[in-house]
Amino acid sequence: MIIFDCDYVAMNETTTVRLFVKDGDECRTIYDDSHSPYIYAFPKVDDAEKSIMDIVIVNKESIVKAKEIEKVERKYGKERKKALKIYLQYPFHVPEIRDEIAKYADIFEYDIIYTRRYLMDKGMPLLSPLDMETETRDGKEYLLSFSPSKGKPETLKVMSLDIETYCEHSGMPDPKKNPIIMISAADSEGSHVFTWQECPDSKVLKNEKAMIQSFFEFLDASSPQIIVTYNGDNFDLPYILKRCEILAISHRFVNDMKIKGRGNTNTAEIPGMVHIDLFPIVKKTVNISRYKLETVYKEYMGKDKKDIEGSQIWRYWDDPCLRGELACYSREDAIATYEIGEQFVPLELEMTKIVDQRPFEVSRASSSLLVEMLLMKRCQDNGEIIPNPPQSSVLAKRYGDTYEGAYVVEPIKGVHDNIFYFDFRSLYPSIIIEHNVDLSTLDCECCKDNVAPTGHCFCKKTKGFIPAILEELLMERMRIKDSMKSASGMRYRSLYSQQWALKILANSFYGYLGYPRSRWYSKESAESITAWGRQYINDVIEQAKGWGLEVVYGDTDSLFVKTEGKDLEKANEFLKTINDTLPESMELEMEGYYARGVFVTKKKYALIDENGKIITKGLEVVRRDWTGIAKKTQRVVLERILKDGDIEGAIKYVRGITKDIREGNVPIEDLVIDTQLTMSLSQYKTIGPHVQVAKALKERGEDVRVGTIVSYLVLKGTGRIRDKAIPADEYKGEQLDTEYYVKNQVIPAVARILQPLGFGEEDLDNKQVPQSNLDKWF
DNA sequence: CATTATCGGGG
DNA sequence: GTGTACGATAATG
Repeated sequence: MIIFDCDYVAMNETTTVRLFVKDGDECRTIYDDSHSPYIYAFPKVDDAEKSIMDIVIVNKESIVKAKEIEKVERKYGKERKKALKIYLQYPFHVPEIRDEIAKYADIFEYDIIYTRRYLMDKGMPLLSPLDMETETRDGKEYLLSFSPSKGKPETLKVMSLDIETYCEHSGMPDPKKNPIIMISAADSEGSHVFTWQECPDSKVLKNEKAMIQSFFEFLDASSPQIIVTYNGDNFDLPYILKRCEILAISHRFVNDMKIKGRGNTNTAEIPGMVHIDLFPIVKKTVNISRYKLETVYKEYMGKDKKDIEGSQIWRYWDDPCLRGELACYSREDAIATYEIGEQFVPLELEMTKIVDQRPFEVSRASSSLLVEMLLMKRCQDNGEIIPNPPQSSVLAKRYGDTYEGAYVVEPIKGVHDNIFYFDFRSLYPSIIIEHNVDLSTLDCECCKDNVAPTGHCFCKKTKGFIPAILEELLMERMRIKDSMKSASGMRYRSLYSQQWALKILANSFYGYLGYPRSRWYSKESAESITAWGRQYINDVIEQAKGWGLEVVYGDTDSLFVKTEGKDLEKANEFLKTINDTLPESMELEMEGYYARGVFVTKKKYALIDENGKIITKGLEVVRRDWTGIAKKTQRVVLERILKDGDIEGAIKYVRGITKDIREGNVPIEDLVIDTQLTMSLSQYKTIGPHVQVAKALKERGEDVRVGTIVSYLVLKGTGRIRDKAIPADEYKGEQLDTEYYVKNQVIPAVARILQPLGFGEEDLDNKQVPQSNLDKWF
């Protein structure tokens, strides 16, 4: 059997952990009340212990919070000190008493989420086969002991989930008013659509309530351990919850669902079921133009699916002839979500096994937090106190810390052909290990032969905490890569995910050292790593020159070089030679070949591969609150540059568009600006154009509320933009503020690409005389 | 200049 | 819930 999740209940003076286990085809809950919350206190005044007793044993209301105070010795840094380990009844007692205790003692481990605390302390492995000994008390199964099992690994059942809602107005649907009209689900067996109006290829129920209940029955029968969604944290799950409240539907899926956070930072959690929202995972893992479900399915998976614009869904539902298409779209959403899950869930589960924390948390954690989960566990295993996170004053200071980054080469601005992209990422882990970079080794008195270009030295006498862990991770990765050579099928895929997870984790240590919220923050270490990195990379650059390769751009973890024609052979030879000269643990990798690229400034570039696929970095492309003409012009400019290598053509195109705007040759819908209201009208301190227009709409009797998308146009006139803005649907052919559209929309959208290349407003605006040396073209 | 507000994903 | 976002950009004041 395996544990795939856990939570806890605090009642009857005991904190009881619930372990959700899968045992063959059966899932059940095993309880454990053998562990209590606690914090550590290092006394700093004489009567500390007595004072603490007063706080925790009997507070003002004579409520007993502490179960026991144990005297222990713990390592903190290089010291070994006496500490009080204060066991408490419930996790929420910790924030209640910690500030009081802090007056008499230095407190530690006071902010560790209880389930994390439990898993670390018990050394409880998640998702690994276990044998468990249990006993039954009060009809519940309680854990006595567990041990690793040689049994077969369990496979978790995954189901995807997606809803469609009815919403006639602009903006997003409101669960208080707009019903769910379809629920789709997909798993390894197939896909299902639930709905409540006559519709082909669907299970048709009599109303919304019956539909949701029918879906829940299906969910119970199918009983997946993992639910995957696309943005389910912020949309589908909270929406289902709200509808169930309104429709008085009771089911464990919604009764126990917890929505945490607010706005677009929600998480939606269901006890005993692992909800994995794929949207944040895809966003942090792959670089694509946008992260809409359709885009991910196309650009990452290489597959097409039907798309219906959100604002049109209600029309498809109202029209019996179109309803089947809507069901098809909904089904495809669920299938796409499931298939994207097939790509990413295995990675998350491997990461779960490495850090031994809940998959729900692991799947939502940044890479820095994953590193921290691992370090906390290892720290504890070493018998050391876990360092506290920075307090807000320290944090503010750290956010202000700047250190010389890792820029290696400023980009050679402009368009370049035949670009090979080399990746240095594995260099940083190697530097950390090689130079023993760690807080515990920083600036010793003895090792003056291991000095970074920053002047900081790192002691080589004993292996540092972080280098030791990193070395283990990299060795494990090598072992797995080795096993992959003789593996195939499922086994190969599993190994692949394992080594991928290890790679992500290993590559995150450098970032973690410079991450302001880090418990093991070390600016000196981080800047020493980049400084050493620059040495190695500069050396590579020098060698590249010797090969006749031009380095177009280099940043923290990447290097772009240009060849004559597509000289793959030369690039590979170069790579091999470099890797022969680098220390064994360091490796330069070739990540890709691009037919053409445009480099604008550091961190801003765009590349096109041989299939015409464009990749951009730092050149944010499309935003809803840009006009259509600005988006379109930017897209065409990028295409002209990358597909045709034609900057002059791109500039001519922009000048043409500015002319079209002035002459009224741009369709009005391309000039409409859509902006969403995020507050009620009275709350605005500064009145932007969309707020002004929203007020006018309200005067007119329109339903204006939070979430409404206001569409407006800017008319000719003087003064602030808001004074010239009118609702788009009131436009009757008046003169538009063409200067606004040229100067505030189109030119800024392309200037972020063209300005750094030396083309200013005067080159891009047809009313002005080109100033650049390209004026001969006009 | 500083401050305030919006974008993303989802329908 | 022993915790919570962020980085970039545009308009107003």
